[in-house]
Amino acid sequence: MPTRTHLLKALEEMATLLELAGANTFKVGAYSKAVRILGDETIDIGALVAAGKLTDIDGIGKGIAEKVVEFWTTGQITELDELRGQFPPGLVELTEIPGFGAKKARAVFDELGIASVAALEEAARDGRLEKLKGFAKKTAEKVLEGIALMRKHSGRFRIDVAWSAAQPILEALRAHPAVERVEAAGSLRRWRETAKDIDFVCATPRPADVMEAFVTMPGVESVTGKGDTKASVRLESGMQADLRCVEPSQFAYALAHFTGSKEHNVRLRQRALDRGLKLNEYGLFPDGSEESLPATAEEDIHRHLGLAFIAPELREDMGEIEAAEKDALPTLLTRNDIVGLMHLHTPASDGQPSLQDYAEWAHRQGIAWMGIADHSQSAAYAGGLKPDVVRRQWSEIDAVNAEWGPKGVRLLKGIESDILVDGALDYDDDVLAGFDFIVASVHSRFNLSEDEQTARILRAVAHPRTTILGHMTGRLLLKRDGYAVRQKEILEACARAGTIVEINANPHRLDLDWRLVRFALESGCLLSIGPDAHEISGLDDLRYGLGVARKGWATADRVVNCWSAEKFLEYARVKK
DNA sequence: GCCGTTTTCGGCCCGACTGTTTTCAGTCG
Repeated sequence: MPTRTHLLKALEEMATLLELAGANTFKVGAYSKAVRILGDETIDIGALVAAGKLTDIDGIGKGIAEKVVEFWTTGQITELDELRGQFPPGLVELTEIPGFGAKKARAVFDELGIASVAALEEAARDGRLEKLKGFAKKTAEKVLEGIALMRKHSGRFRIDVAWSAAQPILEALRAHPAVERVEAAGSLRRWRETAKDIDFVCATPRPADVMEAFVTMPGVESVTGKGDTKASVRLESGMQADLRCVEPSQFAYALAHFTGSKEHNVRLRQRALDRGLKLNEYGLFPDGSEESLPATAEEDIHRHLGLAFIAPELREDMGEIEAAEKDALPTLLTRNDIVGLMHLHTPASDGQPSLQDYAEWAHRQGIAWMGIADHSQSAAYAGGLKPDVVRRQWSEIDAVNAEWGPKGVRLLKGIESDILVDGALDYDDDVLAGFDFIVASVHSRFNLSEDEQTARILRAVAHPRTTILGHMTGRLLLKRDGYAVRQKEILEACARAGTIVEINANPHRLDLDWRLVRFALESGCLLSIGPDAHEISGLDDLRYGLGVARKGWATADRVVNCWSAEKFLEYARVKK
């Protein structure tokens, strides 16, 4: 049974093999673009194949549609098999070495018969590589470095890891006397769930000074590139960081450019061309003019192009440009809209902070309500609460509320109930009835079939006492794929049942995926941002959940963290 | 390979840096 993942892999391999075969770069690009387009989980490939409507998707034409149909019905693509016949399988792997692309892979294959990373490594060591035309000693060294790097790191980092690396660099650059402005750009600023590298954009009249400071900063392991305005370093953490310096008057353009995404930029530049303008990282230039239209902020750039301001999180070429054109972008929720947090663990199960700790934190942060949700009784590994412990915790919450209520902080009595293998919740009805709210989550039996897992979760979200569906897929970013479930079907069921869908804000999870947040909203779901906190510091993960919500076009009215405690409690109560 | 109120052919976003070259190709973002 073909899956989306398998299809994308096949198309990606097509792109690489076509490149190796020397195909037109735009043809290669068309396949890469198709991979990106079809990676959108809200596109129902099976349905479009059945209806013969794949070409309705912008960017999918007759040629690629045929390949998709063939793969979906037979599990293979004839042309892909033919291409595979032309090159040994190891050649594709060579193109994954940083700095080593299809052209070089083809050259070493044609000239030296090399078709594996191991063989390439050997040739780089024994001097054969540097004898090739267009190659030399430096290239051989780069190859060895690239191979070592590829082996050491999978190449992507979680967003929290990336931000932790970026923060001290940002602070150091901000403190530099020659720096007027500096921001982290790229996937960090767009709040993607992972990042390949860290991009900084800096406004300075003295780029050489700033770049020198950048490449000699603590934590820099090696300098991989340094020109007049751009420097790249490898950090000890293994991440690459790039700094680009521009004139202060160019800063907004550079920031927009390096924030991306690449696909969003392509669309903006095309839009500029359509209007007789040329857009690059230095400015927006009327035909034949050397002088850019002025922009002190990105808002100005968007306005010059006839667009409403597009927040960085939305710049993925997923409809934001069309919406900005019609001034129909949503008013995204912000940190200031958030008055409540839920899905918090205490020492009663596997958390660190006490009820008192949570109340104090909320008071300090101006948060009005905190929803406690320890693990339920089946979660023995996490110290799940037996019914008598649940009742004791309720009394403790009453006591904390008596103290903190007058100061404007209220704790809610919740639970993170395991979804049992048959889809039932983890307590008898009389215990369930006593909770203010219930987060239902899967913590066991990840390997059920897609049908079984989906049915299990569908039953749980339909339960009248389930307030929130916790981390829908159980994925751990860069570590473990989510369990097999039909997410759209579950989201539609949540919308029907009025079950709120959690955006788990833990940066290891960020589950619901941002690409599905929009589908959830369009289906009519409400959302909650759950820090899933086990320590006080875990509450700061709110920022990542907020990023996911904003990336999914969420507005404050649809995210229950922005509701008063009374409104949230009433919603949970009526649902019962 | 995709696309089209100029177009069914001929375009397709743009620039920095590196390494190998005496003027440019490859890679990357």
